[in-house]
Amino acid sequence: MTVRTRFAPSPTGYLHIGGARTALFAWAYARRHQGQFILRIEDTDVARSTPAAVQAILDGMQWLGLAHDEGPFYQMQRMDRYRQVIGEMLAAGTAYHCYTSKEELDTLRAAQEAQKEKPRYDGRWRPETGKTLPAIPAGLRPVVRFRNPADGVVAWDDQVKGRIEIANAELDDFIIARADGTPTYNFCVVVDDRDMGITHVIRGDDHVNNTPRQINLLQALGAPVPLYGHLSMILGDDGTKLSKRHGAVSVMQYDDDGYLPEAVLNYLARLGWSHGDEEVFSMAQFVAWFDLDHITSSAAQFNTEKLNWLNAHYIKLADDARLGGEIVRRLAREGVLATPQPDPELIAALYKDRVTNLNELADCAHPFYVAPHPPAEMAAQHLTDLAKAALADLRGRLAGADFSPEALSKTLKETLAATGLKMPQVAIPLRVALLGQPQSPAIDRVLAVLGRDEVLRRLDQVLP
RNA sequence: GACCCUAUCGUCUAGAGGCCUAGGACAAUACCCUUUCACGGUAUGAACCGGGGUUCGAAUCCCCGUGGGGUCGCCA
Repeated sequence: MTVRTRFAPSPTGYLHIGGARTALFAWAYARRHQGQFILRIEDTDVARSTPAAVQAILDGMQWLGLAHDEGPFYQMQRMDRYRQVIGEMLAAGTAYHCYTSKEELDTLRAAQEAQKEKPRYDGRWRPETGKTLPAIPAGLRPVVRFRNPADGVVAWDDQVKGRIEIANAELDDFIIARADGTPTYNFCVVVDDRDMGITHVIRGDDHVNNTPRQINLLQALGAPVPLYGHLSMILGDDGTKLSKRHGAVSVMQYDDDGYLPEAVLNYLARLGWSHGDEEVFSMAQFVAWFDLDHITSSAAQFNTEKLNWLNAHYIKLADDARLGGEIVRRLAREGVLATPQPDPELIAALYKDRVTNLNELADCAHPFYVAPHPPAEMAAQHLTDLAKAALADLRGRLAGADFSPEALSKTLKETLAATGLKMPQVAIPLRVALLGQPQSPAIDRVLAVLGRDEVLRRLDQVLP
């Protein structure tokens, strides 16, 4: 049997980090077993679904590199199929019309809550042998309810949580089609999972309570029941439920914030899943290792610091050309034009093992393209008369010097010898003069990347 | 409130009854490296929620309690 998994987001917002992990696991499971990964857009909530959200989900999946084998399928385009199945169920007696109005339902719910009971539909329109149904009210369009089994238990071996059993008595006859005829979530999922031949449903924890209903529905339809695996949720950095407050909840926000997709992927893979002590691995390795047995069943707290560490790691590994491109893109976003001179690739090489994210990398590159003005306080502290004298000496030597880092290093030492200063006494003022900051990578490499013309120009700015 | 899930360092986790004096990683701290700041290297501190069982033996199995989470829609 070929494994077929699916990711089925509803396009009511962006692809958030929890959804991304669900997608990653479902994708990896299919890949691991040479199966298919299907993307399905659950857009039956017409009021809240938007094309922009669909696009955001597609963009997020693409950025992460989670390619689907089939789809995307849109539930709104499958209405005829849903209506057909509803008709079949009505005919078979596994579903029935219910004329209870929303107002009546509200009253019922309120009464049950007052009694401290679990609110649920009381089955007043459920056909039963020997039972007389109420008179059909005029001018009211009925909803269609599923005739849930009255007793027994629904059980399944959850692939991550183990065996779960729910008494049918806990379940009520839920609505599968609204008064306007449109089908509801639990129904669409079941029809789709059946029609699409889904073998493993890997989804969020919040669907555990839907599972028994869906299993009952599947059985009423005479369809095979797939295997279910429910992933526990991801909590925010502060241990509370993930929400807008936490900043980067959208996957694409991580791109904006300077994260590499491979870092996010590696981080997400380790959030709730493990392979012994392995921490850093490629997606190929992840796919080869991935299994449902090693998924944690308790909620995990998101840890930005660990993500940052992974991001720094992957930036060190990334090639300079790619990083150079990121510098150009991010600088442009701030309205700064990265000219071909100095080559962004060289700047990337200079800073890649010092930064945590791509925005920092771009910040580092910034002063190479826009001559900085050191703040007065910094200038006063570092550009002393003594320092300026040394810089003047250096400027004289640099004018005719070879600009390879090796030669530059020698030139620097000549200035040291001539002025009797130590390296930091010259290098730090030089950094301030050139980059507007007292720290930088090895100064000879910085000089080499900036180039003679720019170095001389900037020195002249601070020298009298 | 009812139902369901869950509980190992601050965080992510390893752990399938003896391999556990509980391992790894992030973070923290210290030291080393250094042309500044980083990077890197080395080292250190840091946990089995509580109580009962089962067993020769429990982080691991069972029960109760407590904490955390999810769900109870004509949302998905």
